[in-house]
Amino acid sequence: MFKSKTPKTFPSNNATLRYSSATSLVDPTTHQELHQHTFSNQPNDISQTPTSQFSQYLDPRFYLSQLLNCKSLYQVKQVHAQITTNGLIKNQIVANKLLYIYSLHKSLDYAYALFCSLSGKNAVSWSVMIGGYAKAGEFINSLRTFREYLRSGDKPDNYTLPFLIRVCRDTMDLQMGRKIHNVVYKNGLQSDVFVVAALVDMYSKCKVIGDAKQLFDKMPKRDLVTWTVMIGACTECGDPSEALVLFDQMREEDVVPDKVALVNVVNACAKTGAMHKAKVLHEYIVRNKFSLDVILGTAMVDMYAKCGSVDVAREVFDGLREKNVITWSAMIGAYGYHGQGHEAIDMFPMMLRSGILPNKITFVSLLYACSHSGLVEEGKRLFNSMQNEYGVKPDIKHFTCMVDLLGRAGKIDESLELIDHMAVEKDEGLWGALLGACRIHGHVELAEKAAKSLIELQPQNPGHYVLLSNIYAKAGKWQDVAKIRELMTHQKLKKIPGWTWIEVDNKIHRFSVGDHTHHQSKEIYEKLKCLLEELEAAGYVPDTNFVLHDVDEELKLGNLFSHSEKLAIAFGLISTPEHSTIRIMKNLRVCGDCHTFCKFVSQITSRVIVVRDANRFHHFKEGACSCGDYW
DNA sequence: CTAGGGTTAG
Repeated sequence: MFKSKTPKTFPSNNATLRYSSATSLVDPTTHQELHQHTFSNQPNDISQTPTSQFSQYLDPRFYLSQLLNCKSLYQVKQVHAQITTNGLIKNQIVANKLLYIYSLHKSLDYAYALFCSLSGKNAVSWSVMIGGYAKAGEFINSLRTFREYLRSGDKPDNYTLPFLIRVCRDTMDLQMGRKIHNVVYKNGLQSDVFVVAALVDMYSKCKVIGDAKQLFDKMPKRDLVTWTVMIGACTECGDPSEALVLFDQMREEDVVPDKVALVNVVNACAKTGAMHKAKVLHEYIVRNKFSLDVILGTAMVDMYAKCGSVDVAREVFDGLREKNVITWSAMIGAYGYHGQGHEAIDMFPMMLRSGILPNKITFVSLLYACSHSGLVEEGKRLFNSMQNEYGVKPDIKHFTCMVDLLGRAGKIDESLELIDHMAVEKDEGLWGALLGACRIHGHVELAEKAAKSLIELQPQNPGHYVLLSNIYAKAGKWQDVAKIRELMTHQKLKKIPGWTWIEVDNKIHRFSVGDHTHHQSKEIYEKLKCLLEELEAAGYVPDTNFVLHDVDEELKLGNLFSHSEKLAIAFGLISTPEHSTIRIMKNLRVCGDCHTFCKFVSQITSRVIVVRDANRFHHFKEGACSCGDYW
């Protein structure tokens, strides 16, 4: 029999072990009896049997591999039974492995029962238990077990702490996360790559990038995963450009990226919308012979679409060997926000034919595509079929798409009816969609109601006040306008700054309203001035009626001339080759006046202009926009 | 014998 200390060498088969006749030795992978006979019937034969035939049943290594091969809980329990009968449960390595395998099969109850029965628990046993609970989402049990662990007199280590940090991340419990961070310091683990990676990830999910970056910067040596979580954290917290910078720094330190790292970088690139960077990244991936698996491939499809080229996205999509529901949804979504509604809904039957079933996000993408292309009947049909034919229950997002779709088409009554009858909680997105419809079709009273609901839901969001004030302004209710403004100043609500950026010669040029910081500022304003004269000659009228934008700054009439979009386009015109496409990006929604402006520019300059705003893409060509002119 | 990072909407 084994001592509780793990022996370095395994006992030989002439140890005085007896096999019980009750033990059935079944190979869990094949369910085949390994031997027809039971050993206890022939105890005297053991010494005469060749060593190799029996040693495996006494060898812990045999059970370790048996456990790894288990395909079901049933099989695990069978091996467990063998281990118990053979007395190998006293072997800590075997016992811990068993514990671990139970947790892998999400059988935390069995794991815990085994855990309790173990006479000799070591740090690994505790870690496996704490981690098992954490991964299964049983956070309270995980924490409880950790406390018991501390009470048993042991110190938290670089195995247990990442699990706890994971609990904090998954529950978004920043307070607890900070406490554990303190424990990390007390135990001198602030440079452990596992601990730091977990902490950075936790902070980023809680949107406190500063703490994450500080921790990261102080590390003496960072490994690939630490870099990867930091890159992901930047993207998550709204600074994808920084994520791309980190990627370059990482490579400068000779850390070689793997697929997971690249997925994070591709995501960052998608967020920045920088087409040139996207191409360079793609080349890097091809040159280094990374195969495009479903995840990386999907990320790539998404990246090209969000960087402005739905066609290249489709090429990548077509080239993927494996596509899952996420890949298809990404492609459908891409067509949707590029205003190609028909292409989007055409993908749906193709997806079904390839044997992929839609999920709720697929339907969000489909309905979204319909609403942005005015495909009312198609949208209705899809909405009705999602529950009936595919068993996907509509949630608030789907209702919002429908309200948007119906509202844009002028069917406000139908929208309202849908809202009245929906059985899910209403959120700001829904009121926003209704408001959008009111804005297009001039329903002042309803718009007022929707805006008030918005403010009620999110009193801290300045955008809602601006909207309401604009509604009043349009209706000539100037006293109400003043009241809202006063309310805003009183509550010291911060305005959301709007900006537009454009990539020229691999460099990002950023503009805000009335911006004079660009080194070619003078030329830009001159160009804009000439342009406006030409545009006005062609019939463009600066649209002071469409003052319903999200940004307070840009409301001021005097600033209409120098909206960030216009500055970026003027710069694009003077700094890019004739006839080339101008791509600009805006962090908020492009306003109605700039929308009209773009149409005219595309007409008189024969340029294609692609605008990515917070919501979607607008492709301006020969005086028209792909968005169906929903302004 | 245990540990961290990956795809669609928002």
